[in-house]
Amino acid sequence: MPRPKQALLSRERIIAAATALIDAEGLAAVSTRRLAAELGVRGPSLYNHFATKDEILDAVADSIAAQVEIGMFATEPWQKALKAWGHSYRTALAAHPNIVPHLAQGPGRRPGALRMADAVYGGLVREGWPPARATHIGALMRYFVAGSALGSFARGFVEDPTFYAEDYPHLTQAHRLPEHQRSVDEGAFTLGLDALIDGLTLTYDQFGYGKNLRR
Amino acid sequence: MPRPKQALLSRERIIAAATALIDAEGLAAVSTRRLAAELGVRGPSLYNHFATKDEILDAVADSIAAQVEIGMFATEPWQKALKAWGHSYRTALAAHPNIVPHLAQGPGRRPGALRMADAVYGGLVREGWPPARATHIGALMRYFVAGSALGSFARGFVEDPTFYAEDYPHLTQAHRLPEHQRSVDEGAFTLGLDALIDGLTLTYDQFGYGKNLRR
DNA sequence: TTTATAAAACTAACGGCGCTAGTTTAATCG
DNA sequence: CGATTAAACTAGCGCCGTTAGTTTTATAAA
Repeated sequence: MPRPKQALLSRERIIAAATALIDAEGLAAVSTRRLAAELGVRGPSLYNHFATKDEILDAVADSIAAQVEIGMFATEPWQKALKAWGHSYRTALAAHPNIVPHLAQGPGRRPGALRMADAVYGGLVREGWPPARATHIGALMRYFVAGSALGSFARGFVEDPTFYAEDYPHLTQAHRLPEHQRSVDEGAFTLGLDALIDGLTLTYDQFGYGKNLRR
Repeated sequence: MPRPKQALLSRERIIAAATALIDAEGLAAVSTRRLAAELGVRGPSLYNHFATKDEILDAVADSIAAQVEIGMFATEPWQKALKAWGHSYRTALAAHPNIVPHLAQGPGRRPGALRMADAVYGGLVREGWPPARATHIGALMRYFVAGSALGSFARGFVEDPTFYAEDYPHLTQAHRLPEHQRSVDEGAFTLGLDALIDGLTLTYDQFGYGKNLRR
């Protein structure tokens, strides 16, 4: 088949199909031939739209980062903004855990990830955090969110109830974690995010970072 | 070459060579042929010692998890233990960031990771944390540590000083992050870990979890 | 309107991949 | 001592990312 009258592919269609395939079968299932087959074409046709397979994964990662809400940093106090952003960020990443290792390599030149970094840093500095600390907070939030989306804690344990008894005396109930996966992972994330913000508030108040703000 | 008088390979030698290769050139550089070449043999010989390439990666991951110190949970107050463990855990993982995505899939049946989970959970419960909360704390700590080791925050930014000016008004200094990589990443991790523990201490005190302990 | 160029699909093929089967020889067990 | 197991090997399967070159269509230039 030579060039068709209506293009079969577009960057958007490729990104959507790659995202679906990554979610359904993991990063390892994404080959150019397989992805092309999902789109009804042959493998090399993808190279008319992306230079490499890695560029496709970059585009998938950025389309996910672009879905994270960041407007709250322009309007809300930093604690409220950080909490809302953290939940939005985690929701976006946890919906696509298989791409997280790729996404966590940093923003690079991807506009979605860069707009997020810009909004977070700008919002924290506006609220009185020293620039170096604002950088640290942006970093540690990415650590926490990426780590929580990377792999479910609860699903990491074996479901065989007899497996732990002998060698791991405190893990006798660990086989029950997978069946409560969502509540364990969300409970852990919420506990951690709240603790982080409480702990940062102690520092913020202790050093009086908020005392020169007009509100 | 048929069976040699002295075996050329062992599980330990393979794990060591795989770790070195992963650290030096990344997960993608590890092919059975390449790894075998580093060991002076041909690819298929590895299958006399491991059933699949994935089992090799599992063994690498567990040898790293086994290096994390966990003795403090038997002797120290939970805050001090959590802080020391967090730093030891991060040190071990950050030395091998390329294997973190594999490691963060959970302990599975790997003894090193399971001993760690057992010690952490047991220590927290002994200090009065309710079992569900102890699980959450183990989980959120893994989130934070794995996320921090997964990808350097500071190295994720482009070094070109003109790149950010136009579109990202708050990131005008971001091009300087990579040159301060270690201090930024360690500063962010320490700030976050301290904040987490401070925040958890508020909860611990508020609910009086420590009030029935004999010390 | 004609002509030139660029775009988007294709086929064929290269070297590398994980892994299996079958072979050879040495070590070990009964 | 004979039988079995272990540890290296070679050959090869089907899949991988990517490149080169082909064909046809859409678009831009003259």
